[in-house]
Amino acid sequence: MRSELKLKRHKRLLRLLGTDPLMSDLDLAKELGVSVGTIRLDRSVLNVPELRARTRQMAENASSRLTSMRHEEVLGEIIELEPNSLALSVLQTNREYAFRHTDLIADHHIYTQAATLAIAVIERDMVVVGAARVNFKHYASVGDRLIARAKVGTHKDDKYVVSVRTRVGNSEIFVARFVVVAAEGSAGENTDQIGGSANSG
Amino acid sequence: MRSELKLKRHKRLLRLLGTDPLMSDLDLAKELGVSVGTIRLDRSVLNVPELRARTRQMAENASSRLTSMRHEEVLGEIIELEPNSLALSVLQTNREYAFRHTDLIADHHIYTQAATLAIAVIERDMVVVGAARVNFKHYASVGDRLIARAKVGTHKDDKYVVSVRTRVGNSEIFVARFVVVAAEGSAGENTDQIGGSANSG
DNA sequence: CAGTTATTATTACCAACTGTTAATAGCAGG
DNA sequence: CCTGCTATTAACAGTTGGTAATAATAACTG
Repeated sequence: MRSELKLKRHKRLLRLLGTDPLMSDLDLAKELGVSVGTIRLDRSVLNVPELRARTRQMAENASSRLTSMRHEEVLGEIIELEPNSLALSVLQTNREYAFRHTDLIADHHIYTQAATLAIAVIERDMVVVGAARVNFKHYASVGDRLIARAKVGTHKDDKYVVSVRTRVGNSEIFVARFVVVAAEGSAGENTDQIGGSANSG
Repeated sequence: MRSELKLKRHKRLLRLLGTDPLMSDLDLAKELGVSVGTIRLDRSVLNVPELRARTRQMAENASSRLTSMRHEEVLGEIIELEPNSLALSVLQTNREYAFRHTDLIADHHIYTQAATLAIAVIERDMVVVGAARVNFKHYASVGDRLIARAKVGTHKDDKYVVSVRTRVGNSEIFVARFVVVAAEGSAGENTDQIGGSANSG
C-alpha cells in the first residue's frame, strides 16, 4: 500500500503544525516534498483549517486567555459559591498547563487555581493572600479535570483561614491552607504588613 | 479646519482597534461612517498594519508568551545560577500581572516566580514541588521589578529544601520555603506520594 | 490490461488587503 | 464667482493564501 506514505505524511504534517501552526500550504508543501494541492487534500481529510483561520483562532484565544486570567481573576470555572463559606472550581487542563515537555501539570497552576478560589470565596472588596501552606500529594496529568474545594474556616478581624483541597477524580492531589486578608477600602494605605505568621494549625 | 473631524476619527479608530484589534477595514468603515478608502488612508498615516498582519502578530506573541511560560519553565529571567546552591531571577511586572483592576501584583505570580526558580536551582532531571510555606509580606505594584533569590538548604535523599526571598528594591515582599522533590528517571512510577509533611523548620 | 488510488495541475472564485490614479465635495481667500 | 486646497470617495490592477471543482497523470494492484 502506498497509502502508508500518505499516513506518514499526515503525521509529519500534524507534527509540523504542532511545532509551528503558522506555516502556509506552500511552506508545508516544500517541507514535505509534495505539491500544494496534496497539502490541501491532506488538510481537508485531516480537518485542519487554513493558515488564516489558525492564525485568527490563536489571536482570539490569546486575547481571551490573557483577559480571562486578568479580569475574571480566577483560574478555573467556579461552579458553586457560598460567600464566606465554601466554593468549588473546576479546571480542565491541557498541554498549556504542563511542566516542561512532560504530561505533568506544573504545581504553580494548581496553586493558582486554589489561591484565586480562596480569594473569590471571601466576599470583601479587597482581598489578598497573606500566607499559605501547600502540599502536593500526587501528580496531575494533562487532560485531568482539577476540582478544587475551598472552605472558609476561622476568621479574626480581617484575616480568614481558607483551606483548599484539590482532587482529580477520587484522588486528592493537593491540600492547602491560605490566610486571606481583607483590606476593606483603599488598597494603597496599609501596604505595610499583610502577611504575618501563618501559624494556624 | 475640517481636519479636526479627521483627527477625531483617527482617535476613534485607534480606540476601536484598542478594544478589538480584529476589525476589518469594512467593519471600521461602517462603525466610523466613512468609506473603506478613507479607513485605508487613515491606517496608512497612522501606521496601523492591515488586519491580517495584526492577527498574525497577536498569534505570534501569544505563542511566544505561552511557550515562554511552558518551555522556558521559569517565570522571570534567571540572572544567576549556581546549581544546587543558589539562583537569582528578575521579573519585570506589567499590567498583565495585576490583580483585578488594581495596580497590585497578584500573589500567584509571585508564587510562580518563586516556585519555578526553586525548581530551576535544583540540577536533577525530574523535579517537582512537594510542599511549600509562603508568606506575603508587602504588596508589589504594576511596574515593580521582583527580584527572587533562591537558596538551597538541607537535602535528604531526593528532597531538597529551597528557601526563596523576593524583594522589590530593598523591601522584602515575599518569603517562602519549598520542599522540592527530585524523581530521577521515570516520572510515572512513584506518583503515589510526592509531598509528605513539609515540616522542616 | 483494466481498475483503483494518489497525486498534480488547472480554472474560477473569494477576502482582505496594497498601491495608484482619478473624480468629487466642501470650503476659504482673493 | 472662480481658483485652490484638502478630504473623501471611487475605480482598477495586483497580491496572498486560500476554497471548490474538475481533469489529467502517475503508480501500483489484481
